Amino acid sequence: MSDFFDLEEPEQILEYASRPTPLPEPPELPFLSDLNPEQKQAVEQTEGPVLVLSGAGTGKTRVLTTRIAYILGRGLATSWQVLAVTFTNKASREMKERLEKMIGLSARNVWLGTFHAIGIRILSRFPAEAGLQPRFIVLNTDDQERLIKQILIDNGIDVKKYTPSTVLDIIQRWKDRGLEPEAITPAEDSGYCNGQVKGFYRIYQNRLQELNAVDFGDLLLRPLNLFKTHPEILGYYQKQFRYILVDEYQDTNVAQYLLLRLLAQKHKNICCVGDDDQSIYSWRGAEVENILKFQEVYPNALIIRLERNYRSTTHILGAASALIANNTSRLGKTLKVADGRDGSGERVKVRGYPSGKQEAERIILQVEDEQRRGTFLSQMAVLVRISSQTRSFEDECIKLGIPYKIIGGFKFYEREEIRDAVAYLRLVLNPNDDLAFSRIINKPRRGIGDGALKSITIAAKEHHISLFDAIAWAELRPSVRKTLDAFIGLVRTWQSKMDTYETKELVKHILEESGYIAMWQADKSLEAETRLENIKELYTVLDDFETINAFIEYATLVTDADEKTTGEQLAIMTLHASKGLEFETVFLPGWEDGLFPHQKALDECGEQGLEEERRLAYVGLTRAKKKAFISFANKRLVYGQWQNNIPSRFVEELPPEHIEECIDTSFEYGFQPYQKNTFNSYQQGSSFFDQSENDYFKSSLTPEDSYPTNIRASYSPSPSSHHSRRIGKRVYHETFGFGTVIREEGDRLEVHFDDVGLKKVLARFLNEG
DNA sequence: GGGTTGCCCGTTTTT
DNA sequence: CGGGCAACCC
Repeated sequence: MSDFFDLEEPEQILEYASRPTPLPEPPELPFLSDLNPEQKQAVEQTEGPVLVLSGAGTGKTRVLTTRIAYILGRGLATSWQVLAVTFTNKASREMKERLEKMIGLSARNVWLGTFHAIGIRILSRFPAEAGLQPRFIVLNTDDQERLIKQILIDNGIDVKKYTPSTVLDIIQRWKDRGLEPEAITPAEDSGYCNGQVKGFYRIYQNRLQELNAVDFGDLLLRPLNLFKTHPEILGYYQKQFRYILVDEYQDTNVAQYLLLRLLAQKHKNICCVGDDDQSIYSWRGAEVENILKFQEVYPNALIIRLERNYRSTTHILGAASALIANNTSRLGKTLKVADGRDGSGERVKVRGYPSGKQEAERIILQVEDEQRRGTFLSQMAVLVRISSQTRSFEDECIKLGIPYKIIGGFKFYEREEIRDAVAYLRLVLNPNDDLAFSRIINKPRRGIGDGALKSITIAAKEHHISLFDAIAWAELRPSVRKTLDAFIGLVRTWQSKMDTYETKELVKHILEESGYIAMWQADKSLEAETRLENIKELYTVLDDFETINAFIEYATLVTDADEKTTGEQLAIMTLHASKGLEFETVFLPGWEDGLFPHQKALDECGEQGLEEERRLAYVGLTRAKKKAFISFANKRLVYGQWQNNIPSRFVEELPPEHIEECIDTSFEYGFQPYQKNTFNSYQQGSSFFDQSENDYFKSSLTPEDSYPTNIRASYSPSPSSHHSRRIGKRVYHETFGFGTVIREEGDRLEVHFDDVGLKKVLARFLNEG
């Protein structure tokens, strides 16, 4: 029996040294005075299970952080006895920062992190008991897919017909529900690939075990099993966590629910904060039921509703509330403008446009207008349903020279070059990391093809050793052997430098000596240039890490490299990515049936799918503090083909008293006449299609304090726009003046302007200077 | 082993 | 329309 119970956690020792003396009675705790009665109750009701139903903009993060501060301030627990779980790294970082501001450094001892980070922490403490070796690997999505693909191919599956990502998805959904391969019933496994997925799941788990690896799902499943097989370890944590707090409870999956339930069993002081109306992640395993059934699971749970909204105006709240009221499966809340706030404001603008292109044009013009009226660009956002929609807005921004930022999309740590660099590091740290090995063995090209790799794999299987060690045993052509021996030598050299070199220096050496840098340098494409820049960026990031291990763990778990909110940029992102954010002005384009609600959601999930889409609309609308623009287009280019759409059914669900529309009644669509009853005739008899764009918008959208009417005409196309090499050229731009071309990406150029600095512009708006 | 062409398919995405 | 990938050719 291990003696871990006697071990004091390091933070525990620290804690006693810095433990604050319990503060006097509540009124004197400074941070409580700013709370409204419900928030205060949510903070002070520390004992027993509490569910805080927290509507959009009602101050839930504040409640969570204050609650922790309160618990610690009253001396109800010491900081390491508090567990606070969030969903994203971003959320946990924010919470940590806010908490530190409130209570100082002891905030660092709170168990605050994402479910997965907590999972790693537990598994790292008891690896053997959890069936792992110390320093196990956490796979990223990429590794997982390659593993699954190999398994499918080995089993003679046509990976075109049954894609690895779908199989992986099914397995992950099982893991989300806390199900191991044994627990999958044949009925549940009949949906795909002739009921063979369960088998693949088992093989996959065995492969992970062999590799001493876990995937994201295992970071929850393994702790669950650990607690099942080692009740004493469960008891240890149950005892430790006197208070448990959970953020975004509506997003928890079954595995997370089970984990929480186990951990909370002893003290039962669990406080979950969430909003069922903002549950938008069912497609990746989130279980709204968790929040809906809270009271059944924790019988004497207290439910507190936070309904005072500190974010939006009356009209925005009215529109959002009416919309979400169409959902049937919800606990029900009514958001109201918080007391003492100015609830007035403009109605939600609803706009119809002839085409998706014009919609984008008008919205970006409106952005410019709002900007001139004093709204900061960083306080505006375009929220789209699917990521491909971002493209047209991006183009318009480039056209008008508006700085923008696509949020989401390709994340730093998901980029090929960063993953490659991480793979090199993993291999140096642990040459037996077969996945890292196979990722980079021929990157840069070393002449190691399928043939060589196959014979190494065979040797590895035969001797039960890793690929790296199997090189010595494999049958290889002399030239290949020579290359590989040299490679082994390199890895050994890097390993010998591990202790003496700084992490950053080591990585530099590895990437240079391996020829990886040279590989991209040899590639003359613009893309390669970006990749090299990213590698430089990686060096900078590495300064923050003391050990390689710490870095690798971070790079695996943190997929959203700190979204730097640098400077004045318009945010463009999907509705999903917007959750938790807020802006003065929000644009919600593409409200068309089929796109939003998305056809696939309707087809695959029926009424439930529709309700989730509606929640998504609700999330989008409630991001807005002052102004919201909803729009739809009659036709848009989808996959290179024109598609006709009718306005989203969500548009009809918006109450007339909260919106201001600019759509004609005789809006027609193909053969189906579209009659919108709530719309008052704006220009009787004329068709939406027939109307010329300018007439149509003059009275509504075109800014009164007129901007040059035809912005695009004020630019003159450059005769030199077809030259391929433009970097370094002096250019002239109508608005920005003279500048020098820094980078080019197709016809988009990054130009450093003498007066206004870096901007992205389209080549055709430049003249040679 | 590496480069090229031509076909297929196409929500949302965190850890 | 455009990215990813597999078959195909050198």
